[in-house]
Amino acid sequence: MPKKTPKIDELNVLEAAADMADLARQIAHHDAAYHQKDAPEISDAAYDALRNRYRALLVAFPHLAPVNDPEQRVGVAPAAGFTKVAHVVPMLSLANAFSDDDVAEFATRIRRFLNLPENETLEFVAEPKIDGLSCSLRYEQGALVVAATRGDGTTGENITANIMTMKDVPKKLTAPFPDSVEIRGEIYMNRDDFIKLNKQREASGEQIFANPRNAAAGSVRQLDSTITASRPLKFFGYALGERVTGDAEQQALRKTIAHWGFKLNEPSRLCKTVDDILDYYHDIESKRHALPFDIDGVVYKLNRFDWQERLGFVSRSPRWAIAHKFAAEQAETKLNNIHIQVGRTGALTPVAELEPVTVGGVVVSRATLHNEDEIARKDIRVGDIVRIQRAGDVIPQVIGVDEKRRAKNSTPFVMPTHCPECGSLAIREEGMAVRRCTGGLICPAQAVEHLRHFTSRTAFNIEGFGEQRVHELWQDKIIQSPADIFRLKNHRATLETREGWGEKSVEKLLAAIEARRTISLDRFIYALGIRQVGEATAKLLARHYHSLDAWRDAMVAAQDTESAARHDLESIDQIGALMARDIVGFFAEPHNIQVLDDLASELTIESHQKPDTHNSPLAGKTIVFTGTLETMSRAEAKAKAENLGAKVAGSVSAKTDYVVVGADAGSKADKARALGVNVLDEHKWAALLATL
DNA sequence: CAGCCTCGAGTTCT
DNA sequence: CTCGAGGCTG
Repeated sequence: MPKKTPKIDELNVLEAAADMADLARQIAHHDAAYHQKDAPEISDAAYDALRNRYRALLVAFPHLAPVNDPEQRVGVAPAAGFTKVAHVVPMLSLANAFSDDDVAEFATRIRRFLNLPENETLEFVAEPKIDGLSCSLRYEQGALVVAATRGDGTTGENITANIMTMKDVPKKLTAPFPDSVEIRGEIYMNRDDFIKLNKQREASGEQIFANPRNAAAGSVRQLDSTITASRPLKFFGYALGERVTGDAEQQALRKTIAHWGFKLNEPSRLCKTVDDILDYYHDIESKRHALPFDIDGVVYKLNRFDWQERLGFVSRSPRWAIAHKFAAEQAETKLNNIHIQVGRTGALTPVAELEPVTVGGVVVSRATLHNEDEIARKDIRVGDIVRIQRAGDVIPQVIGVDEKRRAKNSTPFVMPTHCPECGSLAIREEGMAVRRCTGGLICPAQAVEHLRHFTSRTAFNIEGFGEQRVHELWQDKIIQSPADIFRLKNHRATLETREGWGEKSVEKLLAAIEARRTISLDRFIYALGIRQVGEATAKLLARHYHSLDAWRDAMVAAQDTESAARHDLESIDQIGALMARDIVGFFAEPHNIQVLDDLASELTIESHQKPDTHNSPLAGKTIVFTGTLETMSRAEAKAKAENLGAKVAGSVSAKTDYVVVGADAGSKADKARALGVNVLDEHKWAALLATL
């Protein structure tokens, strides 16, 4: 709670952002106390004061509205679905180790990175890795205010109402506790409870859950929290969202978390050597089935926090922790056939058709074989008995073949040289792993997959346009090119008479199509399905060219390899010569330009919004990033800064306004300090962005 | 030029 | 989730 309230016009941007985020959190907390628990903690007048100050700040700094903007929230409990929660610090995943060697290497890497002498002991806290779902719990003044799922790591779902029903989750922490703390942990279900639950469901004719993990996940995502309350969910805490305690070690933090009122994941052990670690691993592995819950491995975390901080993160996972996985459950089955699938780009993908077999609680009947090299490497033949597992316990994978049980007359698999769908030649380019059909849109598979990509969730997101319908309409020549989708309303009468299509479903489909007649430029570019242009690249192009016309003109001009337009395209960060070739190549085909113009005549394509830099704190400023950023990639940081109207430069000079310093920053940070340039650490930078 | 990181494109099953 | 490929960094 703010001790004193500074005048709004005296606040700088960072202070205002922090103030607003804080107020939003407090308001959310009191909303919950009032509406959900019928136990208001402050007077109405005090509550109104919070809201008034928040509104005043919002007027002064509209661009700083936090994600959980109370002014945007209608009521407390969402009517349908869950609201989103942005994680202040992303919830990352762990790197995996599959062998003893991987673990030894993990320890060596840490030693090398920290430059430790041989005789220095590395302590690790080892814990079982329970197969559940991770969850973040935010406590303000010791009271639980928000619970969120991991989601994609950056944004999760608000499941507070459901979590409030769980016995293992304290609603109040046992003092002493920090003003604000985020505890992260795992929600799971014991095996016995899972079996009992399934028996009940079976008796009442409900669908049974495949495994405890699914049962826990399904229970947490209930819209009616009385259902969640009836499920035997458990929770243990294992980490904090950010460091707020004085604990210097993981082991001590475990004690603190337990003191606050949480259960811990046990059995754990403090290990001092790699041999200790492996000993623990093998011990747990042998006890695995005696534990009350399912685990898929164990986790090792470096004990000392100061070393954790120095190590930081690579990509999306910490360098100071690793998950040592148990061997995935495997099964043997017969490979009945190898089917060739043709994708949207013409890629021929061999897929194994398997005699159905249960692996890890799921019946598997197909598995990708990736490409012909992969098949040759493993010498996989039709009729073989193959061993399969589910990679990361999800995607089925053929590990190998039992050659002793192979039929004498079996022959190696030969990849077809022609497309199985259209008969066109299928070519493997020099140095490439995939073979592609050259039929283009003549190939029915490519044509249909192309349209499917166009309507997919991440492109035009037209609901009710699945593979079946797209294929049907394409085959009957009602839809041949993407623009035909938007002329489908002219076929209403014909559609309604089709088998399997009622008046209602046609109505729904047409409405879904109309809802997408207006689309953002980046989605539009992505939907075109240009080779190598995915969501990220489409965004880059939209941001660079702003409007469809500007982009179209530039690409037409870029047909000449030496043109300025071509150089302009290649000057975009992340776009090199090869990608430029594919993008410009798309426009070399008159048919593609026709399709594009035809679409443009049916649609409203929103130009890329030049960021409203009018109010932005970073407008016209020059920013330099240095060191390893942990919460976002460099490209992401750059994009965000540019969206706020900033210029991102590569080196520090007197003209630089801000330097954002990540881990292991070198000379740039020193130079910035020497020049007296504003230096922001990553935390401040992220806190600012989190509120925008 | 190697080693990285990120992106795209493919995939399974509920 | 995994693989391969393209682009950037040092």
